[in-house]
Amino acid sequence: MNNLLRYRWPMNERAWLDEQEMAAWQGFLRSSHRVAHHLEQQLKEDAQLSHPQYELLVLLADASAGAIRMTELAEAAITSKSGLTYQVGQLEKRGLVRRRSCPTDVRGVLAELTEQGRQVLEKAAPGHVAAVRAVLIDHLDREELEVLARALGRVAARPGH
Amino acid sequence: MNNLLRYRWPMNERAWLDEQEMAAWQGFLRSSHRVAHHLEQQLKEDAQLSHPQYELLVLLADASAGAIRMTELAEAAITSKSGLTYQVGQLEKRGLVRRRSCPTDVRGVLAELTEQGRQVLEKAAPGHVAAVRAVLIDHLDREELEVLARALGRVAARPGH
DNA sequence: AGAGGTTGATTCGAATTTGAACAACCTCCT
DNA sequence: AGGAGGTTGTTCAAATTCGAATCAACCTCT
Repeated sequence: MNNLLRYRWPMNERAWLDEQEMAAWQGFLRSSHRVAHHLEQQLKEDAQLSHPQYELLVLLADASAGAIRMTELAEAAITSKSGLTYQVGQLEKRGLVRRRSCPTDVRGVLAELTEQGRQVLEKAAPGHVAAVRAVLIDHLDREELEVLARALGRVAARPGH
Repeated sequence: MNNLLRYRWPMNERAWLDEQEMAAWQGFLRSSHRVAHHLEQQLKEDAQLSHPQYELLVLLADASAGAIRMTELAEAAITSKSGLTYQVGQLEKRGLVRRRSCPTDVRGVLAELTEQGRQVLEKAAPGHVAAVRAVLIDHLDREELEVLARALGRVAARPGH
């Protein structure tokens, strides 16, 4: 991965984080918590949605075919399959999402946005974007945005697992 | 990411995120999930600790006075007060943490690490650090580390709230 | 002293998350 | 055709989270 770093810092030093590494790690950890908390509050307040629920609506809205298989949805969101079953159930209760059976696989279930779900999402989106700006984007300049996109994109990509 | 929604609000650019902003946001969000999940697994596997529990042990170990008030601990960790009560209860059950009453305030409760708690933390720490490296630090070069530390430190700082 | 407001920590109930277990099904290989 | 082996989505119990309510103790001000 980073051979230069590995070379310059002997193995026993790698058991800890130097000052810069620690600062990056702490910043990452705390900013994650802060952002998550802020978005959770804003969405609950303004749209009666949890962040996981909002993300599900977005994924469904983006679905090119108009509907997605549950498993695919669970992977795109970050939750477990059972967690998805629960949340889709919640959204279905509120009429924002509909389940259909899959034509090609009797076991399969397709989830799709209802018209009402689309409306709720469209109404919630601007406030959500504003919250993302307020808590994250607006604190970063262009160079930082570029580095974050590149570096964290790499971290988010799944080389393993 | 969401072409439908982007298309619907092209007028006010601040109502949506441009490509770079979106890339940074998505990277941030997904890497957060990925890192959280990885650490949760590793700690559970290697030390039978959740990440919140590990963080509590670290905070207690760092406490200069050897003990911290519950409220102070709740603010330093990211959980609510009731969440802290629960987790300290769990750690106390396992003998890793002890509660003492506060000398200066009868209502107050001080939490401190037990000897066993210190040992568990010391045994768990190297594996945790390795996991942090594996999932985050090793994917970043020095310049990125520096930018992350600066930028995310700013985001994590609490100008409001 | 003591009324009124604040703070510290816990308890409680509701909501959510997870992994394991499960039944039904699909795929592929022979 | 016959399975072996993997997949799909749900259900279940257990663990965790949060906020509101609670209750005692504290502080301030007169």
